[in-house]
Amino acid sequence: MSLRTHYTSEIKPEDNGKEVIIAGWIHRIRDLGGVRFLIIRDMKDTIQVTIKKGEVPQDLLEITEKLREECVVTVKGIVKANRIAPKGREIIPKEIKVLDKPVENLPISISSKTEIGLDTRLNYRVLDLRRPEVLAIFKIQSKLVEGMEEYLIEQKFYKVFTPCIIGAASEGGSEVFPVIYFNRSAFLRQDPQLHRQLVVISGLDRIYDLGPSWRAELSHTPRHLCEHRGCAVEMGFIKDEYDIMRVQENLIVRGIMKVKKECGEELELLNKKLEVPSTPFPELRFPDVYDILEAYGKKIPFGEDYDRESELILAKYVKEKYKSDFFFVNRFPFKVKPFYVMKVDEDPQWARSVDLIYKGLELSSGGQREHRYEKIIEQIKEKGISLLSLQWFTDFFKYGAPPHGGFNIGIERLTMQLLDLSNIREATLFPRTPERLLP
RNA sequence: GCCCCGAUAGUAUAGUCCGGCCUAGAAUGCUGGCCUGUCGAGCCAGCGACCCGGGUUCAAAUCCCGGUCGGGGCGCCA
Repeated sequence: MSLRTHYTSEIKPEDNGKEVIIAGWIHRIRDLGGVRFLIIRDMKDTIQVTIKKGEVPQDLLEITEKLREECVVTVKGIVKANRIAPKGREIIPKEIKVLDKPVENLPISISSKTEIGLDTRLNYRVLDLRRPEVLAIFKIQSKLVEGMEEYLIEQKFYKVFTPCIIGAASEGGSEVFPVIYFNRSAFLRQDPQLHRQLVVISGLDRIYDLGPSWRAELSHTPRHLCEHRGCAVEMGFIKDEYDIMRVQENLIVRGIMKVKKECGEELELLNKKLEVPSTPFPELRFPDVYDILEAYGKKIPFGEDYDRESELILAKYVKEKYKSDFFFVNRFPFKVKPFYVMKVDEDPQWARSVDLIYKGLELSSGGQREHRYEKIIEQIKEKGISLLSLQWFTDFFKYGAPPHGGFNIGIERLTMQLLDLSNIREATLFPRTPERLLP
């Protein structure tokens, strides 16, 4: 049994005369002397409560005299359709209960339009989230992921949970966070990658995992977090990496469609118009990438990885040529990718390794994995990694593994790019960065 | 990890280059008052700040050094 009968968004002018109870925070008070307007905010929207001297019980005038912004209240009253009220309706109160009130002034204003720096906002994140335009980001993020999950479920993927604490650093490359595991050392995963592969070769060959990953990198950029979440998909019995690219682009499309369909008000609040991207997404391939970059005056040595600037150049190229914000980059040089990627058998300098770029930012990486035991061992040796350290993983490939592949889409990055947020921390409820561990 | 930039009321800022005219300014917020249709309400009055440590100087918000924190770029990557 809830304290409220309606969320504010559910009250329409057609409800004229109906008795309702709303519950929420005092968003704003406009006191004109003889008439006092309380704007009440809940999770969904706001509504105006109008208190006119002489038209409401005397005790309401006294109660509302003492109210401040961000008091938590319930209001029981009659809905009145009124053209001059916001959204054509207001509540004439019969009873107002104060459930709680702030014990001190708020450090940041919820209702005022004064701009607040991101760092300050994150220091007071809980209050920051009370601002409807901030909350809108996370409502959208929720629907985005929901749309993606709907697609995966339709496509017969199972949702699985893989471990966050791992006994051995998985990929090399980026730094891992050590954790104390009783009397042993362990790590937080950088990626659910290897365990996902193990699930697929176990026989559960269409899975996804929504969960966190950690990177112990001192990254000071608007697009890196020490803790981020991914939608990680892995599937078996694929023909080649193109099978996973098709899943990936449909996944993105379905996420965006869901947001477009269900988050009209939130998008409006953020002043965003979404276009559902058309599929298939354009694909660029190594080594053609080198030529494209060179045409834009960027020389990358043949066989080497491209850099951040190149990423932006390629995005510009794709936007001009294909009018797309999304594109895949395929066939990366094997030397810049981890041991588990599958080489192109006929031309083993290149790998069936695929990044997805969205508005110039890497959203995911993935591709086809090497499933043949001897090849995996060969590739581990080629990378100079100790076979022993990966034996826990490689041994399972001795017993029959199907061709498989997958990818991991960064949820915060997708949200950030979708909404053109200037910092990934905006797309994270409680971001973890090298300096920030609280709240 | 490397490079560049910054830190002034609760918030967001002006002032810093060229030290003194700063008793630090306007906004917003908060407190009090006026106001019967506001919708970033309006009007009047008040409250409130130079990141920390050291140095230079007759004099430091302002110049120098160190620290902390923040912003950005690179690397790493989701």
